[in-house]
Amino acid sequence: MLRIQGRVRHRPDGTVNPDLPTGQVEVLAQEIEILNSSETPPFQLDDSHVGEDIRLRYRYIDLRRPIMQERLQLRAKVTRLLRHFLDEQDFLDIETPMLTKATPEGARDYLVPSRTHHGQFFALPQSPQLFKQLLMMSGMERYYQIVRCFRDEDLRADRQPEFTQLDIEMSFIDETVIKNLMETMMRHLFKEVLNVTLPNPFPSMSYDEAMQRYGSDKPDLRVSLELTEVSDLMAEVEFKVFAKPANDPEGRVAALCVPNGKALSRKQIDDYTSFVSIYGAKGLAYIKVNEISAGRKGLQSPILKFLPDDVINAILERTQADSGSIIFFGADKAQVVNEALGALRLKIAEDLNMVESGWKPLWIVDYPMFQWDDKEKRWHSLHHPFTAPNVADIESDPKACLSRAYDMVLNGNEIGGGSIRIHDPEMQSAVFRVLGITTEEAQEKFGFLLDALKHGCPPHGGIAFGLDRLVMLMSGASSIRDVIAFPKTQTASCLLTAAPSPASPAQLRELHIRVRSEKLE
RNA sequence: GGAGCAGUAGCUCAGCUGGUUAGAGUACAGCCCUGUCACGGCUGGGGUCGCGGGUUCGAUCCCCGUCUGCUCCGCCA
Repeated sequence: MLRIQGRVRHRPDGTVNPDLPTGQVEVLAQEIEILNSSETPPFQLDDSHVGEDIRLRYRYIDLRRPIMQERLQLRAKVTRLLRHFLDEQDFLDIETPMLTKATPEGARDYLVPSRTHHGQFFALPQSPQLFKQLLMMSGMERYYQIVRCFRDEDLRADRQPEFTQLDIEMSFIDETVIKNLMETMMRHLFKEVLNVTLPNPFPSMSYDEAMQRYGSDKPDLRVSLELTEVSDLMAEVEFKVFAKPANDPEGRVAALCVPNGKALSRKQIDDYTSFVSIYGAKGLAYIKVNEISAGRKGLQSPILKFLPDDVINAILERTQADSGSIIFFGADKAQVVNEALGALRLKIAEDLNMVESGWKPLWIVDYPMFQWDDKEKRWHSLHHPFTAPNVADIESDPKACLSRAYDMVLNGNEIGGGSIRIHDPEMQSAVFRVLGITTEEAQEKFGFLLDALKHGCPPHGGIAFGLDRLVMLMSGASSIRDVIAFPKTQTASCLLTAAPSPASPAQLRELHIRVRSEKLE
């Protein structure tokens, strides 16, 4: 590291280099000071193919690279604009505790042992959800916070154990008010940061429609491929693989027609078959359309012999297949079909270069309030247990009940999720009952919320955005690790600091903790 | 908890059907050149082939286990 004092001057004739940003000038040094020397760096800064483990081990050097500087600058610009926007709209930035109470529902908590309370633990917040609701009860009508959240679950390219959320809550509002405001905020953000004009308004789609058409509750609208419902056509066919799920109320038979997909090789189709098996699909039937006008003779498929002419014609018509198309089929429980074909849709679009460029935001609404967990034999909240239902009676038919939740989806990523909350203590108790949380348990875990609701709670609702994901998308990074200064690896360790690490016996004694050896587990 | 890919020089990688001296580029060090800017030329040092075990006359290569990184499923209300 050098400090050079001198005179900037034009380069002499013949030494100008137009390929360099500074190729016109040079510095005539008058004084040079060595501020600090450096060891040979572990990797070269101009090498863009360095392994991520090396980059993370020497993150302070990795962050010197221009691409990383730009990403963190973009992140700062995003948070600055979001804060500015919300400040202008009279939102109040309020901090909530990091040391708080464990929650029974939801993700695994990070626990922090209490020194002053023998055998008791704090939890790090999975989100400030309940605190922001309490703030609404306190009359803080508009709240926001850019806040760290913690979830002790396994990591992904877009999931870190600690991540940052833009958390927002408002009183005396309904879905329309907050969704409109959040759209305005996002349009402003994209205009200012990327000079991108997002649609006005954002399209909105029901959860049900999204699952039907895209097999996903976060559809990527840059891909025009859609699933086609064919359950009704398959109810009578002899092919049991199709007929059984077609007649199962929980089942589904759907088709995915890929124009120009006929060129796919046997090997590629086999690869797709094993790809969908990841999601539980037992196979991947297909029909290649060689010549649409030739009827059955123009088709090529192992399952053709099981399907009568009228069914085949109906499939071709409904999927709008043409010569050169390939039609894939999923037949199983609806959940398996949706996940398998939904993922296949994106995979094929990527492989065949069918992803449009640009930005496609949308809202997903009308979520089911509850989902039946067959393993645990109980209802789960699809969103969270503080989400308001859109009906007064949720207990007679939980399955049919929709919630007042809304998710913002951008290019196939869930970037924000929120809802109108429950502000009536009786309704909150009813939700706990459906979820199988006893009165005693509800009182123990959420008593403070139920008590607060009794003291006059305004109708309220809010939303939380995944800031890391948003910045990842805006910067074109493929992992949120690339927009976080010091991220963790997939096993949730920090290669830079070598955290986590064992605690000293003295620390453990102070916390009343004894570590069991792994053999005893 | 599960599936897949990867692990060889500081870094990025190659290494054939298992064969005796494990290579390249780059980086690094020394020397030469001195209007160069991805400089150039010469020379040189640098390896626990992730780790442990097995098969074999012989293992970087095959097998088993294990650790680490990445992608994904489960999980993430």
